[in-house]
Amino acid sequence: MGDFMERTELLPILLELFRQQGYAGVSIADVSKATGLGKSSLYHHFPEGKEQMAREVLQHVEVGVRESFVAPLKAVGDPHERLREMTKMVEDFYDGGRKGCILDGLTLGAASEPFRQMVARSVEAWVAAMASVAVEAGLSKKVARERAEDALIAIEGSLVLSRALGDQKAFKRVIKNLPQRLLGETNL
Amino acid sequence: MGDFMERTELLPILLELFRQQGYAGVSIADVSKATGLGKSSLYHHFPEGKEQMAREVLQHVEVGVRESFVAPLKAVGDPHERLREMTKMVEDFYDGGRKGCILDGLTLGAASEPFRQMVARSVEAWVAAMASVAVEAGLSKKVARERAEDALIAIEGSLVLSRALGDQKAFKRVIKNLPQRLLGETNL
DNA sequence: TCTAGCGTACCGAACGATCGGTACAGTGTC
DNA sequence: GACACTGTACCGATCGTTCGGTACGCTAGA
Repeated sequence: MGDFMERTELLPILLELFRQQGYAGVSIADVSKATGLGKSSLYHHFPEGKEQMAREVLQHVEVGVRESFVAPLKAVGDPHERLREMTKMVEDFYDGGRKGCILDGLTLGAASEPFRQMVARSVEAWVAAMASVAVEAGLSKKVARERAEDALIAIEGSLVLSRALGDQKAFKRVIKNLPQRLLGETNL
Repeated sequence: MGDFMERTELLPILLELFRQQGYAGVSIADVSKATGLGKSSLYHHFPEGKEQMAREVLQHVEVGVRESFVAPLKAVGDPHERLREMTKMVEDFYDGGRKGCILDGLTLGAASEPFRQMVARSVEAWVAAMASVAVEAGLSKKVARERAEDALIAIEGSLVLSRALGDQKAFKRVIKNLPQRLLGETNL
C-alpha cells in the first residue's frame, strides 16, 4: 500500500477542502475521506487538530503566493509581460473562478483570529509585489499601491460573485482586465 | 411576558449571525442564545429549521436591497446625488466594513445551492439599478453594465479584505471612490 | 544472526459534547 | 375550546478528539 503520506501531499488536499467549505464547514470526517487517512492518523500528523491543519494550509499558501504570484512579478523583463505571467498563475490557482479563496474561507466566523496574521503576511507580500511592478512601469508610489490593493480587491470580489452566481464570467473579466487595471492610464 | 417575537425582529438577528459566521458556522444553539428563544419556539417559527431560517434571511435581504440600495438609485434627481445616497446606505449596512456580506456567508460550502437563485436575484436587481444610473449619466449601456458589476465586485472584495486584515480601510476607500468608479471618466 | 526495543505510520472504536430536530405537556389569550 | 406560543426532555447523528492497538522498518546488544 502507498505508505508515506507526506505533508506535501496532504496540504493541497486540505487547502482544497478549506477553500471550498470554509473552516467551520470542514469536518475531520471530511478530511479523512478526502485524504484516505483514518482520523487517528490525521491526529498523528496534526497533533493540535483542525486548527493546526488550517494553520499549516495557510503557511503552505504563503509559500505558494511567493512562488507563484510574487516571484514572476520580481523576475526580469517587461513589467507588462511579468504581470501577464502572474495573471496566468492566478487564473490557474483559482481554476478560472471555480475555486474560492482561502483568505475568504478561513476568515469567516470566530475561527478567524488565529489565522489573521498569516493571512495579512500573504496579502502584504502580494500587494507589495504588484505595487512594485506598477512603480517600475512609471506610476507614482501612492497610485501604484492603491492600484495594487484594488487589483487584489477585484480578484477577491470576483471570486465571491462568481461563486455566488455559479458563473465564472465575473472572475474571467477581472483577470482579463487586470493588467490594464494595474498599469493602465485611467484617471481614477 | 407577552413577548411576541415577530419575524421582523427575528430576521435581523439571524442575518447578523449568518453574515458573521456563515451558514455552517451558525448552530441552532447560537440562534437560541442570540434571540432569547428556546429551540421549540424557533422550530415553531421555522418548521423547516436552519435552512428555512437562511432562506427567509435571504428574502429579507432581497427586500432590504430593493428598499435601501435600489430605491435611492431609482429616485428622481441628479444621478451623482442618488448614487451618493446609495453609498451612504451601503456604508451603513456593512457598518463601515466591520460586517460581512451574506452573499459571501451563505454561499460557502455545499449549503449554497438552495440559496443561489435568491442571491442571484438580489445581485441582479442591484447591478441593474446601478447600471441604469450610469446610463442616465451618459455612459453606454455596455460600459454602464460593466462599471456596475465592477462596483459590486469592489464592494464584495473590500469586505473580504477588510475582514481578513481586521482593518476597514479597504472598504472605506472603495466606498469613497464608488461614485467615481461608476460614473467617472476613466478610460478603462 | 537472532531478537528486543524503539519510532513512525497507520487504524477502528469509542469518548463526551454538541449537532439539528422532535414530542409533548403545559401556558396564556381570544 | 381553539390557538399561538413556550420550556423540558429527549432523539439519533455527528462533532473534534482520544484511546488502545497493529504493522513495519531501524538499530543495538548478545
